[in-house]
Amino acid sequence: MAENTAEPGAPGHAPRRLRADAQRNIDSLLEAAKAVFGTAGVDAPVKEIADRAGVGVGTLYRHFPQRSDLVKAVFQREVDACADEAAALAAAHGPERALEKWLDRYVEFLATKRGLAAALHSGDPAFDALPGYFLQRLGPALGSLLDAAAAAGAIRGDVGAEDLLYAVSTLCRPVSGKGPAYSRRMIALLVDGLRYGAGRPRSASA
Amino acid sequence: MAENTAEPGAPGHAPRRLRADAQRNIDSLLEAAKAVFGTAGVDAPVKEIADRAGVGVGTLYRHFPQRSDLVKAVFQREVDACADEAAALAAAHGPERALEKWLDRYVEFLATKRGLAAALHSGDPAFDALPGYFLQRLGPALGSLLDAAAAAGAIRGDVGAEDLLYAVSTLCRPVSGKGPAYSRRMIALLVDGLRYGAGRPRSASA
DNA sequence: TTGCTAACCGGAACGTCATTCCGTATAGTT
DNA sequence: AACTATACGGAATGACGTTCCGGTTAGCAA
Repeated sequence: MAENTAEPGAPGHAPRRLRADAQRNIDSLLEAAKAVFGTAGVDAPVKEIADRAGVGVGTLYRHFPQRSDLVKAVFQREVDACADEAAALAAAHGPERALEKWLDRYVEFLATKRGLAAALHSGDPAFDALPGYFLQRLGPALGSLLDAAAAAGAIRGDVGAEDLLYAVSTLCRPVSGKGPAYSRRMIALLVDGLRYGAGRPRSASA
Repeated sequence: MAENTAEPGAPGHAPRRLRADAQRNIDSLLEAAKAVFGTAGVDAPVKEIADRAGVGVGTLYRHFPQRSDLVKAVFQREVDACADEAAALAAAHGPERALEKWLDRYVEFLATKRGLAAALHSGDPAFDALPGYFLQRLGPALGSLLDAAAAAGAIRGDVGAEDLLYAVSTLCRPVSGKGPAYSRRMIALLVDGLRYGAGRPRSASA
């Protein structure tokens, strides 16, 4: 197995500084992969991704030795982007509006990764760590928004971030017949539910 | 598209009577496919299935023009087997014991199709009809067992078959860390819950 | 600026697999 | 026993994932 390959998705210290063109290609590949996965699903030909990124397949495989590495990297990158947006939204809007907007963003994220979801639950051990990453990254992001909104008295304080993440993702899974409009309606309902007990910071009433 | 091909899995009138060797091969293929899917997953090479069935790949493709046709057929055959067992168990045991045994059987079915589940939710339109088939076949099967047990006063009467099917399948989905023992414990709990209100045929109490 | 070299690049080459095609064999019938 | 619609097997085809290697270049030192 390749050990010294840059591990994208876990931003931090690189083993050795990456050459500029290599970094550029990695970025192109991730962007291309995101687009192709969204259009043609996670099973799209690797060649297509390489072509779209403007590199050869050799380059692709240098950076992502296995197909699953690319999938993982794209997933993590999108999780990161979604999580990071929480702070940005919190800075740009009031607590309630920020929460609303972030949930929209989260729904969009879920829609994008529709294809990925199947891969995640396919039992391939390569993806075992991803659900954990998902929660670890998105949980605190949503948690801080919830806390802020609760502190501002806009929503109740007794709903956990992970529960809400899970509930929304469940509601976004399209059942036969229901379209995305259904999902949006149900999620709006959920958010109104949050508002219902606004001001009561702790203790769930019966 | 092939129109006149025999459509396995929907037992009924055949367009024209199948030649005996053909029927034999179809059976061998389904049995082989079940075994291989269970061992190596739904993505196992088609050749492996053909070999195990003792036929050439040409024969396999004659009867199942697409890979997904084979997957569908195996799935439906297992659903049928599971559903049919309900009547047999009802005839051989008392209502309560029959229900218990059938739920065991259902759990076993769920375990077998672990690999299939991923395929089902992969978004491939070839599998769109399967969840419906699942409910349509298993719903009434479990429903009759529930009715009989409720009528005998062994369990409460206010739990729907589809709800129970769904709940059990959810509990069988292994979360990280929990083993199958966890599933069995939770399902036992569920069944005890059924017993709890035994004798009260209608109306859910608060 | 020039020269050097480790790191990187592209795409041909290889192996695996799903799917198709067609000459041969045979079940069922007359 | 002969006939023919039907079915069989496996070679051939084409698409992909993955590996390999000769040529290129970024980054650094003199």
